[in-house]
Amino acid sequence: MKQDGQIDEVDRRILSALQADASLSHQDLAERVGASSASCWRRIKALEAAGILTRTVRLVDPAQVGRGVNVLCNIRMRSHAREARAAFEHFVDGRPEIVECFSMSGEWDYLIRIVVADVEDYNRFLMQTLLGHPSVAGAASHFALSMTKYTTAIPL
Amino acid sequence: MKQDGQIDEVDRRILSALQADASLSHQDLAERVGASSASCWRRIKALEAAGILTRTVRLVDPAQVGRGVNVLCNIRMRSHAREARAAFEHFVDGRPEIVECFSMSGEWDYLIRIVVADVEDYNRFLMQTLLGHPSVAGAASHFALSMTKYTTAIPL
DNA sequence: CCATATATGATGAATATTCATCGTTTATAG
DNA sequence: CTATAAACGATGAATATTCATCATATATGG
Repeated sequence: MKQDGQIDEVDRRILSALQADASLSHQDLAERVGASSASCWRRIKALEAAGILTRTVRLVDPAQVGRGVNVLCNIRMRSHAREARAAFEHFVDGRPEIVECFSMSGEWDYLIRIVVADVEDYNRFLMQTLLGHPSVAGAASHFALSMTKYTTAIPL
Repeated sequence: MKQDGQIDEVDRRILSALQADASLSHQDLAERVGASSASCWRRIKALEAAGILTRTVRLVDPAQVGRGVNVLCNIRMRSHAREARAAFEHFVDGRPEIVECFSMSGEWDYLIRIVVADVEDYNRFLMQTLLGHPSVAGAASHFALSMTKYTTAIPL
């Protein structure tokens, strides 16, 4: 990465490669992006320092650990006050089965994705956990029949 | 992991730790989960062989690379025939800006998440790319105002 | 065009990781 | 309770990674 903070073609290739497979050695990465391993290493450090390249994570197959069902749920809030929103977002943060949460434009206030074992498991979550939250006025749940694509890679 | 394929408490701790931070050394991991590094290593290999523990990926900050806007889009298909579905799913697979796709129950056929730079960028995607697909009968787009939670970690 | 700043590739030493081996402990079954 | 199978921790050698150093090459601005 150039010191002005702009990423160039080589940076882009490094980011793409590491988004796809972070277990690549610097040696292999270097060959793949057309630079020396020393240069790759320096660029990676710079991209980390700039906050562009963040965490390294290992993925787990949801179905194999009993979390094969995805539910997308639209939520309407009882109030739009700052405190109500903060309370809800804090609640979401603390619930590990909620893996994504978007604050939305339009008729619903939030869209969340929940990973559960089955319909019964979701029923429990909805009735006991989500609808029990004081900020939540209503929710519309939509079950995913299957997940046909899931990637953590941002296009570059 | 026991040879019968069940994961135990130590496996769960290993998976949780690696989902949060795959850059942990086996030494640190061993201390954290309360086992020897040799045992951790054997368990990781077994979890990989079983397909429970999958890829290692590096995450990139979307906003820093000009993909700070999330759009959730419901899609209705022109036909539900196998070929139409396969064609659409193949199309989704080839579009890097579509990062997630769920086949849905209910009134819409698919829900996709798209990462774009801005509204104009999305307009181009919608008009030229998505609505141009022969399988797509209609779409309802919803812009995320913000992403308040995003995790790749499946609860264990 | 030249002077300066910045990025590069090569090198190598210190450190960390991978993985096989071995003797010991723990779980399971008869 | 004992026999067997399985998982365990310790060890260490082969290999790979990390990161500093230095000389060279490439941009940038006056």
